[in-house]
Amino acid sequence: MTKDEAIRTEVLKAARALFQRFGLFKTTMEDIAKAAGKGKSTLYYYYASKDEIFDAVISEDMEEVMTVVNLAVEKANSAEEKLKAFTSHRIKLLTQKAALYSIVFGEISENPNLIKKLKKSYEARELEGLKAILSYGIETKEFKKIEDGDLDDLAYVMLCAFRGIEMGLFEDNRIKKIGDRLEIILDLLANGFKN
Amino acid sequence: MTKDEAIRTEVLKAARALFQRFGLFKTTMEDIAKAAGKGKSTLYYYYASKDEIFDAVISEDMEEVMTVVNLAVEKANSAEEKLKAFTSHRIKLLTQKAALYSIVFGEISENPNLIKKLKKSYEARELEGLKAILSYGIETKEFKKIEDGDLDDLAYVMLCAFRGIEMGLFEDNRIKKIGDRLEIILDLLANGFKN
Amino acid sequence: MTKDEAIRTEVLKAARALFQRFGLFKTTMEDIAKAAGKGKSTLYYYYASKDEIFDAVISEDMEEVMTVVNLAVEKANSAEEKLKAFTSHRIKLLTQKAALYSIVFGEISENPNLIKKLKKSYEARELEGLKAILSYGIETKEFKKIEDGDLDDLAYVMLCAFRGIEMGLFEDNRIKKIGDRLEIILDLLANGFKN
Amino acid sequence: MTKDEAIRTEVLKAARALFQRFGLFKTTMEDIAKAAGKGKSTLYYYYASKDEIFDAVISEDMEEVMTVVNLAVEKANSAEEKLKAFTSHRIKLLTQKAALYSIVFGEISENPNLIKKLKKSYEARELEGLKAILSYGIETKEFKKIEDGDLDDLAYVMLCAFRGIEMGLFEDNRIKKIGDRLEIILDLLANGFKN
DNA sequence: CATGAATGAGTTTTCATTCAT
DNA sequence: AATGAATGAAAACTCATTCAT
Repeated sequence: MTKDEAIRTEVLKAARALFQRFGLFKTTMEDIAKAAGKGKSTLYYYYASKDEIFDAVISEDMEEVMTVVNLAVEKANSAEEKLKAFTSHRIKLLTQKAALYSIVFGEISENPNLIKKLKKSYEARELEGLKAILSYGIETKEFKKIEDGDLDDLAYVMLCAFRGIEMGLFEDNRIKKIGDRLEIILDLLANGFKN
Repeated sequence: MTKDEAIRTEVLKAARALFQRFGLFKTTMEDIAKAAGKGKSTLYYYYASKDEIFDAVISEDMEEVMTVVNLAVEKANSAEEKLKAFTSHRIKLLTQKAALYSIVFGEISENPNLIKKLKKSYEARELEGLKAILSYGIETKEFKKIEDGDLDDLAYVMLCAFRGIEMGLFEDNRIKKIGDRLEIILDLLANGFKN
Repeated sequence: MTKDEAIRTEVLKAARALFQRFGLFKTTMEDIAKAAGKGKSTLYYYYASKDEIFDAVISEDMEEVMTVVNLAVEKANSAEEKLKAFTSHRIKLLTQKAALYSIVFGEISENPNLIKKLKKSYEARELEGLKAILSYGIETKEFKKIEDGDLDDLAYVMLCAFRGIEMGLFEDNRIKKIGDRLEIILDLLANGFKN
Repeated sequence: MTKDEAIRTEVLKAARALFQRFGLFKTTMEDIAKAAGKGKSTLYYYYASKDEIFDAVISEDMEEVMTVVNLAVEKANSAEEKLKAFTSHRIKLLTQKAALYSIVFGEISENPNLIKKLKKSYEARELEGLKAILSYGIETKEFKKIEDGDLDDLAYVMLCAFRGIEMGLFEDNRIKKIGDRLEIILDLLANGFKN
């Protein structure tokens, strides 16, 4: 790693921690600079703007989550296991990389275009993954047959639901409490509530 | 309605529209004042701070949603119908009152205490409603038996999931596309994916 | 004059003095605020930006110069007298309102569009005035006949020349030295046009 | 040419292009460094400051213009021809070396002392040249007799006028339109001086 | 020789809030 | 009861310049 890259990484690390705690708006360049042990203007030597830093933080987290989740999904054998792997790994990772929460989730309705694009592209890739799992499950007859048109919507709805749940888990200290019992909940979702 | 109340209502109406479009941070007191046709400092005659205005907007929306949803739930007969009433009415209302989305959902992790409290209290009431539905369903044997300890968590997880879905629907133009087919999706969730 | 207008005038007055001495770039909002005895942010209550202040200063000066010069030109009887009135009054006024120099003249090649437009419109009006004088002189046979196509160019060249001279007079202390003998010089230049 | 000199020349070339387009203020050291294909701090190895670079650029242009113009003036036979040579060559050259315009002309009222001195010395030499032409014309009886005291002022005024015209020609696309008809215009102006 | 790295001191701008009237 | 006027504090961003290597 070049020195340049090393510093960029340091800056990102500092920024990540702050974004996680305070969000995009309430984190100032000053904050990041101090946390990184650099002068404020030094940040601008490495990144063109605050947005670009946020962008970089998110992108990094995004890639890591995608990689790990995909790997876990591949390893799983049945569709149900894949689905569980998908959700449980996402949660485990996102729990640590809560910065993602702000993009994957709310906060950013009114925000920089740059970031909106990021979100879209991330979402698209996630949807692909999820649809693949569902399709696979339908093929193997594990899952109920779903109309092709509905599959897109279902995947989207599920992704949204997962996000919502993940957000919920970040807040409070429910993470630990629920994190463990996730299995039970996933079972319920898979099998439905009805008797 | 006294004149004082009338003005407070006007201010709230203007603020609501702006919060919905631009969020808490990007909406300035200036914006609100202009939209309300008042002087900026006049706002301070009626509300102590920007936060308090946001607070008031959210509270109003909150109450309305709660009232309407609860009514619909009561009217429904079976637990499944109640659940569907809960979700579908929430979505219908929140679609119009998108300001709520920002508090019920993201954006505000880093935010004013005042608002955090609001969120908590709203959430608590929603949870009660949801748990009541689930309990009712279990009693009537419509729903599977769930451990009492798990019931809390399940309700919470479900609420989060709903929120996530609702957020997703706000974005894009998916609202219409999916809004109609919501039934199908709710069925799936109720019955599970497994064959 | 409303209080608002009074303050706007004060701000402009302070700004004008600074722009004249230090130019657009080297004059800061801080400078203007201090000179006006206001807080820096107060300026933004009255003017949206630094550019807008500069704009206002220039516009005011512009109008005044135009008005006075036009009046003097009208009063003069012969074309030659009109031409002399045009130049000598311009110089006299611009000597006091040197802020104009920066727009009428250089400094602003690379500048805000707002200001470029101002310059263009000012220039256009000046050109009209000058062309009117020349046309009048040609009609009355005072001046040599000039092709219509050339008239535009000649007026433009003359205007440029006047500007150049005006700029030159601002610098140094030549103003006084030359100002008086301006007549002689104008005579010399004018002879070229006379029949 | 030593390597050192070669690089200094490269830097100047890059800087010249930028100063011409964007002026002194809007051209940053960063810009120059990039354009020269060097590191920003490298510039400081060769030049002590931004001002010094600007200084060097102007000086070079200045010398060239002076040399060429003087040569053309010498070659011309009559005073009128000399005057025309003076103006037309200046314009031709300055058209290409527009950087000069910013010093010879406006922009720089508020500027570095270094540069003000440059301007003065350049101006002094130009004035000498112009006065020489005028004196020569008076001697040869081509031009009207002028009081010695007035000669200085006339030369100065003429120089200023030329500058103004030159500035005007740079702007717009008038250069071509007028550049050609310059003869006509010079004739008109010259008639004032001719006996 | 050359420069990557770093920054201090500024710059414009924003905005919630205050207060005299 | 209402607001015009004012602002402090902070924000993002700029840039000429320095310096260790």
